Amino acid sequence: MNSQDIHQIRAFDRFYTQTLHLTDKYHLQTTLTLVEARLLLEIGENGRNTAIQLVQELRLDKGYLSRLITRLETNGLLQRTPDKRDKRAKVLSLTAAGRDQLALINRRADDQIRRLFVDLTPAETHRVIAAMQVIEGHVAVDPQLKTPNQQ
Amino acid sequence: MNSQDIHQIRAFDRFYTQTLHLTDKYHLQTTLTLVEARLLLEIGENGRNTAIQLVQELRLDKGYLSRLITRLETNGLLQRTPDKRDKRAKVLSLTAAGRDQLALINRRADDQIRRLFVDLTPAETHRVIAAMQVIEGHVAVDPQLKTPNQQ
DNA sequence: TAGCGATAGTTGCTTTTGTCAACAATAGAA
DNA sequence: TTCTATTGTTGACAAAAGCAACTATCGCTA
Repeated sequence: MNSQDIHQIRAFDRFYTQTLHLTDKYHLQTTLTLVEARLLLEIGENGRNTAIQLVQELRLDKGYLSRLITRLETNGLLQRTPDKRDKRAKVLSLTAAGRDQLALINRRADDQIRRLFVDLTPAETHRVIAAMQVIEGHVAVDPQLKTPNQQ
Repeated sequence: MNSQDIHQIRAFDRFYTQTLHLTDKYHLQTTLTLVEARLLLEIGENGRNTAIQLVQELRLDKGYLSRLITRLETNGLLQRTPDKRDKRAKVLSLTAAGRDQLALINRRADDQIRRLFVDLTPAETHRVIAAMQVIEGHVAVDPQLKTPNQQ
């Protein structure tokens, strides 16, 4: 891999961070912070989660996460129920209000994408999607990056 | 654009944030924080900058930036020289130590990419790069997202 | 089954990052 | 010259994130 290749990849990264990088905007026009929105997303999609799973998936510090969960619970968006099998753990799930909030976030995220692609023809759009799949198909997770801050 | 398309784009965004998203790691194994590293990058690449330009490019609060600059100057990585044409402004530039630090950061960022691509054949690598260029070529900046926080 | 290291989660404390408002100095235009 | 806008600094503060110590429980093993 030559330095020209690397240069182009870094250019793409800058581009991506600036223009796409949609996850950074989930929370816009809601009362949630970005991480709270990501949390809701994760819990909502995966159904039943335990804090430690979220620590791994979202790469958050567990102390930080614990407080985030408390906040969302206080705001009535999720609930902790004791895990029958493991008395240390608590199962997290969305309340009705949490599901509403999540639905709103999803709508906004979808809208954002539509706006981003609004000027493309269907053919162009599909070329972009195909390109994304090429990238996803080839580049694997760097294990060194996977080891983060769950302590 | 149908919901299947949107789904795939959002899947790519999750993938990208998790596995690539290289910019978040610039500073690793240096004494710099992430923002400081981004500052160094920006000043280093653009040559001569003034604080207000950085406020726009990095979307930082000007008070916050002013302190960051002071810190980097204290650490001997950059210098402020008065602008001849505008006595309010100060031109920022890297010192020799700053350039060294920047070179180190660049090496680390490059290494990160090499590790990420190490299992790909040259042909695969170039397919990925080509795919990146397809995306860059088609998707334009959403002006709504460009509005930042310089007060 | 008692003991022990590992794990899930909480809490206190610190650092990093970011925000807001007030201010001084200069610029640029009326 | 005077008025408004711009550049940068400073103080005060708040939010986000990370680190370490701790409790309770788990699950293995001697």
